[in-house]
Amino acid sequence: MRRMTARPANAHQARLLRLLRDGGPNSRAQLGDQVDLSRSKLAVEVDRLLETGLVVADGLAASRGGRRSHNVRLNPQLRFLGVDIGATSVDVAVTNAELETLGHLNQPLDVREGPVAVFEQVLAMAAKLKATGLAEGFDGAGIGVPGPVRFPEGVPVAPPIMPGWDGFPVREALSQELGCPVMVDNDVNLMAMGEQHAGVARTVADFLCVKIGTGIGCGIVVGGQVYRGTTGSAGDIGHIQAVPDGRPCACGNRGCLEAYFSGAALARDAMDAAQQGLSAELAARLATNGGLTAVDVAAAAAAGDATSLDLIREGGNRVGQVIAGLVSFFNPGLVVIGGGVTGLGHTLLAAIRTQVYRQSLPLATGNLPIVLGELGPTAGVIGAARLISDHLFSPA
Amino acid sequence: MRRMTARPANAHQARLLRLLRDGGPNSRAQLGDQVDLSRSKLAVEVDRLLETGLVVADGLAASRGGRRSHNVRLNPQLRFLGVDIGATSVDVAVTNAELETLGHLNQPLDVREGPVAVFEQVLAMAAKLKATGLAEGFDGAGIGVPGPVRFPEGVPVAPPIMPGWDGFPVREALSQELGCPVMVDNDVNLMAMGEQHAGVARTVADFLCVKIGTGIGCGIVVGGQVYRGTTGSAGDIGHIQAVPDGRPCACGNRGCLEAYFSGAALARDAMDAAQQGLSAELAARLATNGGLTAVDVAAAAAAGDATSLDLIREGGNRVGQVIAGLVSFFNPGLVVIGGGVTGLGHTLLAAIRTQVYRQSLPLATGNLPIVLGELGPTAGVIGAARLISDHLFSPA
DNA sequence: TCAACTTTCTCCACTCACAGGACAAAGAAG
DNA sequence: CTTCTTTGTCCTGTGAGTGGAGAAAGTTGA
Repeated sequence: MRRMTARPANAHQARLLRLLRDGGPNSRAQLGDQVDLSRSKLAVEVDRLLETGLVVADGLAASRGGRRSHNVRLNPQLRFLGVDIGATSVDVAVTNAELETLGHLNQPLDVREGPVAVFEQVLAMAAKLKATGLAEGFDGAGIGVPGPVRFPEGVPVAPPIMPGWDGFPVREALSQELGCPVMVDNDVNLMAMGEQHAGVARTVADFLCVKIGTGIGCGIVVGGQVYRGTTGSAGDIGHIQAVPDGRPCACGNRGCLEAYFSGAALARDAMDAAQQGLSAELAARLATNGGLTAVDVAAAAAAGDATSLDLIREGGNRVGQVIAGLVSFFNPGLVVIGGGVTGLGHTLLAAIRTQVYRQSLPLATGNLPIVLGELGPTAGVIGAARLISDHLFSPA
Repeated sequence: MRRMTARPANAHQARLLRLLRDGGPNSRAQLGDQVDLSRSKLAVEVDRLLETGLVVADGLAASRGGRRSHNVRLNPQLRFLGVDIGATSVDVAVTNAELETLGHLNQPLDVREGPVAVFEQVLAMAAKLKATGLAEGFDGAGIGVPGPVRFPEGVPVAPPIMPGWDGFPVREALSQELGCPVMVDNDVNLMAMGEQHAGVARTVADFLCVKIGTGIGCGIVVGGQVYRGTTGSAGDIGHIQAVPDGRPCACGNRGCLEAYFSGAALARDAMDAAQQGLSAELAARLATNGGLTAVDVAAAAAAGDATSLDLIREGGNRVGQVIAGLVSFFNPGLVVIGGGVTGLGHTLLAAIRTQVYRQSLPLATGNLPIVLGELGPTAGVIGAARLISDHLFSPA
């Protein structure tokens, strides 16, 4: 099947494509209400989009008291591939142009095996999704990787947890393999974009999205746009010092936030507690599973295990302390907590909220919601699809 | 004298005005090189600007190998008023449209006396500057206040150190008094804009500007634009927790950065040291002056006083620790240190640098200059002038 | 069933922004 | 004094965009 080659010819068309992406099928009249163009000009641009095939007619809408409108929508055959590579697992999803997830796969993975092995797996997953008939090819792909990225080139730079990826031309390589445009970004930024598109952050211009998984990162959105920093490492809060001269961290420093709370740190602390006989619940799980993860701690906490609850609260306090500082500094309109450890749920959230509301200035916290992400593991892949659609739906 | 009523009629004119502001007199040809318009269109817009009086002819430039160019420049009679209200002093300056300082006054002041008393003083200072013949009136004024501001309305909100100002319609009131457009912003943001316009930050898109005076604040510039946050309190880093359960702070919390280092904290620590006999140098100054300020500590340090040097280093470490966190989070391209305590100079800077370079990730610090502000006390007033000029030099 | 009103969409003529070339003015270099 | 360069102006063609007229397709009420 011939894939999308067309791109919007001007800013108007780009605007229209994004409106159709975010608002679904729409009539010319409805589009006109949102776009500040005369009806005639708008009709011309819509017709041109129809010619390119990016947009197709979508039948008649119900009357609103007059002539029924002819709806248009984004071509329903367009397909985006969203890939969210984590430290220990990978999500791959297929979406349509409205960024609805049509198919989603998750597999365990060790990112340290390097880009070649990982992409082999990712491509196999994409092929599997294609084989189900969801897609005949992809019009674009967004890729999230767990480390800083030089965004314009789509190349990871000095990623601590995946050293083999440093400088690997992810964008170029995958674009070649998939035969479509590719954009690459930090996984945390993609999660923020996902929650912005379809989650809790739909109406907020400036917000923070804290992702707590194997590590900790923070997506920063300023004026509706992801802020990536000068070298692409903005939001790297895992190695902010939480405790002066504290625990040693894998990064070589001491007292980093990640050394105190993250999926990895929590698992280790739980293991210690179990072995020291502090928690029968955890010890039992350790005996049956042969190991402990954040999921075990969540389950134990849900079962009322005091030690697990303490671990979560203590970790939440640490993260909350750092977030409190960021809130004072950044004065966001919303803080989203997401990532693997959201399974820890409201115990974690309560601890974070307590710290932030106690430590930050009233003006910054007065009207500040701190909430869990809404999309769970799909946030990343939806964000990835949004990333590439933002790119494709902008003037060529 | 009739003051400027004209405003640029479109984005092109606004662009041209800003080019003339930032680049001084220019020929049509030179402007054309920067603005991506055809010569004809550009000539039309320049002519229109000449008609409005915002721009005037400025004679012939030297030949560059062909016909000599007719320079144009911003009307040299345009005058902006820059006001930087600090906690304990106020700066008032008059600039031309190119934001060159033509006259500058500084007076002590207690901001807690409230807006009415303060504005009386500010207006008297403005009148004094006018009386010297520098200006017959003002075409616009920028006002900086030491607290958060609801920017669109120009109204301080919940300012901790100037409670009497809460909700006072600064913009409206001063606009009435001065008879010209007025914009109001946080003093720290103005300092950042000043350093951006005429100081060390001229070429950087994303940077932080830490102002250490009576308190501590941080201007945040994203993509060349000041970021103010959701409620206008972005950059309020003085009450980030530097030490868990540390010293009590005036804000009611414990361990705030400001409790450890700021002009006020430094003066108090120096006093303690002098009274405990730890420093003969400081004790002598206390005896002669009857009190100590950051200036005394700076002088003592310059004279080699070990206690003073220690105080500065210790404070620098605290600030540096917080800045290190912000650098990890924000990944700026530059960090500017400014405000009253810049007199502490390189001892302070060295301490800050040590902390940041040690604690932040290499990717974020690798190419990160940390420097003192270049403009000193004029940064604020230049920033204020820039604020109002940005407003006036945008399409009506 | 018909008239009156709404909403949606299309067509057309007119305006204006803008580009780009021709050309004039003014100086430099040989 | 000729040629080349730079700068600025004039003019015309093009295409973007507006706004009105009117057709198409419905709803509503008498």
